[in-house]
This record gives sequence, structure tokens and C-alpha cells, in this order.
Amino acid sequence: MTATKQLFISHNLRCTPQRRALYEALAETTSHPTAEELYQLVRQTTEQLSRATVYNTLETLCEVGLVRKLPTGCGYCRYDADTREHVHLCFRQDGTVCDVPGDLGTGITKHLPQSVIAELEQRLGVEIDGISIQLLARRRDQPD
Amino acid sequence: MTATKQLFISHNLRCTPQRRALYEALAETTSHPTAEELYQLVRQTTEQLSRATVYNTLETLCEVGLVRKLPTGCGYCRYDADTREHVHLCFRQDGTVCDVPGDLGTGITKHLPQSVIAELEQRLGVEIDGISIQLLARRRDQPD
DNA sequence: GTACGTGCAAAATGTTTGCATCATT
DNA sequence: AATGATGCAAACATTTTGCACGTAC
Repeated sequence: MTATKQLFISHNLRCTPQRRALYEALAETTSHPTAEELYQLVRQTTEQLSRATVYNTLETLCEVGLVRKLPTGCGYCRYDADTREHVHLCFRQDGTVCDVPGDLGTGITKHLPQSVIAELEQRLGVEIDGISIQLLARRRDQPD
Repeated sequence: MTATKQLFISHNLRCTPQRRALYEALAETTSHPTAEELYQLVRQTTEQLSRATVYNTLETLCEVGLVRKLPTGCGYCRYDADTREHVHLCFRQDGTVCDVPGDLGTGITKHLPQSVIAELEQRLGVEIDGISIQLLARRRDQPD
């Protein structure tokens, strides 16, 4: 049994060819694709695939926590199969997203004061279950 | 001359009634409205106003730095006339956004290591000109 | 007067839904 | 066999665009 199938079973998900192909494509790329990009990519190797399935699948995978939907300031969503806390770099010029290299990213997240988070939860009566950090950047070699 | 008009002049923007009403409405609210919400709100007091103007104006104000477009994971954008660095709390249940109270927010941002940001800029050849932090939260009193 | 902003409607983009069919379990 | 996933097309929501008219400067 493949690793992906085990992962799906442990999350109570059926293992269909489309779902599997989508998840594996997302897990193998570092480009944080949009739903459309993922559709175009996976369609090349999976005969039957519709956009609706892409959206349904991404939603399902998000619900069980295997995928994260990334906030972007660009009107559409990007997805990431790396659900560990990590910092994203968003390029203003084209809305693409990349990961901040490991050591530098943890340099940022490990400095977040847990005490402040805890106090916030108390004061506002909320449960904070995630933090999303984006550095907004411009490529030096590519002006607007 | 009003403060808003001065602000516009100093940013080389014409001061039209629509633009002014939109900016002032955004500056006076703490709700980080969507374009549609802002349209509905401002339309009540400004006779002539179209959605196109709302979008055009928000884009213009973002370009000159008077407004920030907020990343959300919900397929639409929210806007904020408070362009200082501050932390947002995003509610997973409905996609609304609120500000983290001042002292707690700065408790988070002041812990971000500037040295790490600087190294990132060097290593990746980018210019980091903003940081966007969202705490993802659920209201305790309002389950999914 | 000129350059820029606005309104309107249409179009483009991104996402969701209803329903019949099909596949995994 | 039953439940749940898929494909398709249509609907929906959000944002953008083209163009004629109007207004700030």
C-alpha cells in the first residue's frame, strides 16, 4: 500500500485516482499552485479530471488537515500540502508564493511569544489554532 | 481644507467626493470591509457611486500606500486604512477579520528578528516591504 | 482645457452547486 | 449494495474592462 493511501485511510478518506493524483502533485511541488494550475498539471497524467473535483478535493483535504489554503492578496487561493507552520514569501508583482528557507523561517516563528497568544485567547474569548505569516516582497530584478 | 484632502494632495490624488467618502469610511471603521461592504455602506451617503469606482479607488489608494489590501483565505479581499504594521485575527467561521489589540499586537511584531529579514533579502535577492501576520481563530461561542 | 475619475454594462475570472453516473469500500 | 466521489454544465460571486460623460485642477 502506498504512503498516500495510508494517509487517506488514516484520515477516513476514500482513495480515488483523482484525489490521490491531486494530493501527490501538491505534495511534490514547492510552487503553491492555484486550483487552476493544479488542474492543468494533474490533467496531463490523469485522464478523467474536472475542475469541480479539484475544488471538492482541495476543500476535503483542507478539512482533514492534509492541505492548507493560503491567504493571498490577489483574489484567488493557493494551496500547500506542507501543513507545518512555516513562513511564506508573497511576491507583489505576480502573486506567486514561495517558502522561506527552513532555518530563516524558524528564526521567525520561534520568536513568537506564546504568552501573548495565550493572553489573546483569554481576552478575546477565542481559540487560536493557527498562524499565517507572509512576508511581502518584490523581486529586485523585476520591477512592476 | 480637510485632512483627507491634504492627504490626497500630498499623494498626488485628485479629491473627488466618491474617493473621499470611500477613504473616510474605511478610515473610520474597524471592520476591514470587503469592496462590496464598502460599496453598500458609502452608497447610503453618496448619491453617485458605482462598484467600478469602489474597485478603482481602492486600487489607487493601495498603490499610493494609503490603504492595505488584506490577504484572506476566502476568495475575496478585505481592506484596511490603517497601514501600520499590525496583526490581524481571522475567524475561520465566517472570514471576518479584526485587529489584535495594540499592546498584544506589538508584543508579536516587536519580536520579529530584523536580522533574519535582512538576511532573507540578501539571500533571495528580494526586497521585503511588508509583513502580514494573521492569527487564525475560532470563536468559542460559535461552532462551525 | 486637459487629464483624470466616474458610471454603466458587459465580460472575465475564480469558485460553487445540482444532479446523474460511476467507483471505492 | 451502499456510500461517497466524479464530471458536466450551469449558476454564482468577485473583480476587471471599455467607453462615453463629467469634473477637479
